[in-house]
Amino acid sequence: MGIDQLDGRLLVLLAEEPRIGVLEASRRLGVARGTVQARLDRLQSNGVIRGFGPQVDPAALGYPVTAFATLQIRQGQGTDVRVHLATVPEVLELHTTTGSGDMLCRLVARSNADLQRVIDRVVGFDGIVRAATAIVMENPVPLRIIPLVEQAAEDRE
Amino acid sequence: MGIDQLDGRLLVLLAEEPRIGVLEASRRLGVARGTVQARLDRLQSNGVIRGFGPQVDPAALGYPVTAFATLQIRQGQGTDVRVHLATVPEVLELHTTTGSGDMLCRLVARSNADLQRVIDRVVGFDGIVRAATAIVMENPVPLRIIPLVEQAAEDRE
DNA sequence: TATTTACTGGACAATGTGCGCAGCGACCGG
DNA sequence: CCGGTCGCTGCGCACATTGTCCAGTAAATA
Repeated sequence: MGIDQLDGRLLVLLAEEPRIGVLEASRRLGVARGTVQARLDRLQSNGVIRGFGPQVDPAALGYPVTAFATLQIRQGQGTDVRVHLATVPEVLELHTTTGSGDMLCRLVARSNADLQRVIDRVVGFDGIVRAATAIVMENPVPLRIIPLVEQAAEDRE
Repeated sequence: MGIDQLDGRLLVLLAEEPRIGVLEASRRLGVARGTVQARLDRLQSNGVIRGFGPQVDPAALGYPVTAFATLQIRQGQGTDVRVHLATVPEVLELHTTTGSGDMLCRLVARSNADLQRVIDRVVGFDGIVRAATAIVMENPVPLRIIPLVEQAAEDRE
């Protein structure tokens, strides 16, 4: 496990210009095409690259409001809550965290008013004892991975 | 703004099988290739599709521990804190939220012990008054967008 | 009605892909 | 020291896909 510098450069290159093909990538990296192909295959079967799905912006879909909700779950209801939240499209992500029966989820909504509807739907469920919501105002660091990739590559392996 | 059903089906298709090209997508969707190309171009210039970068799994990179930290920022230090956190590779994401001077950030680390180092680096900065960290134990709903896309498509427009 | 827009179906040259192969240097166990 | 394995190179070929045009058509709009 871990990636070497060539892997790192490849990942950065793909992140910057996702549309380039294997051939072009091999030119940019100064290695043979077969090498890039082999690296890509390995990174994918490794699980380092989970996929190349389109990155969709919820705001452009009409959901400009993002919030994080901390949920407190009644003992033993964890599974039910998970299933429930999975059925709510506006729940983009759900984590269980330290703190007995605590969960954290990312929500989006069409507006602040709509957020109320989403929250009602989220917490309108028996297993949820309490919910604290923080609305996102700014996103100074959008979800990123490149700096980490570079660090992982520098750490050799 | 908004997407119609064809856009929605296209996005779902791309999310499920990212490697298919425009031609194959047009076959699956039962429309002409030019249509798919036009839709794709529009979705990208719309900003609905931000890109097709590789989705990298931090765990596979050697960072299996994820945590969320709630930070309380000293008045007027917001900008400095942002800049500081942006320099930490383990900070994958940073939001400012409601609550004066509050921020929420997503962290990763090589281990629980390593998380301590990361947190120290994050909070070892003047502008940060207090930090509360929640370690992620499970991720029942990984970051997803498809259900939302489907809902947005059903809402027509 | 005239016009615009979006989609279709087809064509073309240029490019990229999947695939296989031989050669080469590095590394490793015997 | 030898033989085997591994990763990378450089090459070639057949095939599929892309980018880019075009003309015709149906639906929406002015």
